Amino acid sequence: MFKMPSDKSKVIPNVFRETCPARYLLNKISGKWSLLIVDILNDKSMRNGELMRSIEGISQKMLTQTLRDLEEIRLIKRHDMKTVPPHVEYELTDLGKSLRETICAMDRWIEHNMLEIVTNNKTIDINISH
Amino acid sequence: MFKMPSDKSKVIPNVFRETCPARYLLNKISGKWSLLIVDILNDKSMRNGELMRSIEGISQKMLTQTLRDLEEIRLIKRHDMKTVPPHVEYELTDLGKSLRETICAMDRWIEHNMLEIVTNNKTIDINISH
DNA sequence: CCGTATCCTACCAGATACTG
DNA sequence: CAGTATCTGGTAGGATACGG
Repeated sequence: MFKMPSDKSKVIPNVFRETCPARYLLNKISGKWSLLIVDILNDKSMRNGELMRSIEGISQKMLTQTLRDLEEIRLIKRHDMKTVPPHVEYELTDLGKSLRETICAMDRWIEHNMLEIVTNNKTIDINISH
Repeated sequence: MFKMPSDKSKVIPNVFRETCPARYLLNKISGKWSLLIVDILNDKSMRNGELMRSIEGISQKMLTQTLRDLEEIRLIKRHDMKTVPPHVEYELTDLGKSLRETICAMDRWIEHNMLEIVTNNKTIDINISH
């Protein structure tokens, strides 16, 4: 459990220090599904089912769990319309939108360079979990 | 196991598809320690011990394992000087340096915004693994 | 439609000991 | 110095069933 010192200016942000809040956040954000969720949540808000269909391979459990985590660190906002049947929308906060730019840059880099990495590599075995 | 079609132009890069090589690469790169290793490997090359000391909390086992993974996807290069005692240097490939820019952008964003996220949040409990 | 609640398992990753 | 090897517990995450 991290205790924030009363004098916040004393907290030096550094992802390489394991007791730094930045490390905690990095671990949350770099989670297997977090990057994909933040990436796909564009300016539009999305519903649970939409996210399930957009992100191949994610389970309902992991989707909910990751959405809750991202909500906790204030990257997304949950809107419950309180209707029957239920209608819930998820959207990025301003903080989330700001972070999304860096995440998208990474994802697009991977997509752009994947062939160069994979096709020139004789030993690579790509395991598809199903 | 992913099989690359003979006509590479047919492979559409998309991290959201679980059978896409891009997803495989994302999972490797977004691993808990990969981001930190690529971040800290600047233009300078670094030795095993240096990396251990720079990245708090990483174990020798995870360091070696992650370095091997990153070598496999051609983001880093391993230089064994074949001396006694051993001297091994790790450095980013050009591909790695290119990716590093996007990763650093994310890490620096996290460090820059961590106080806003953590201090305004009453419910957050930061668990420091030790 | 949007979840929660269990159960269960594979593998992630720490601890420890050993080596050229 | 730069690793391997082995053991082990914890947990991420899948499968399934149920509920407002």
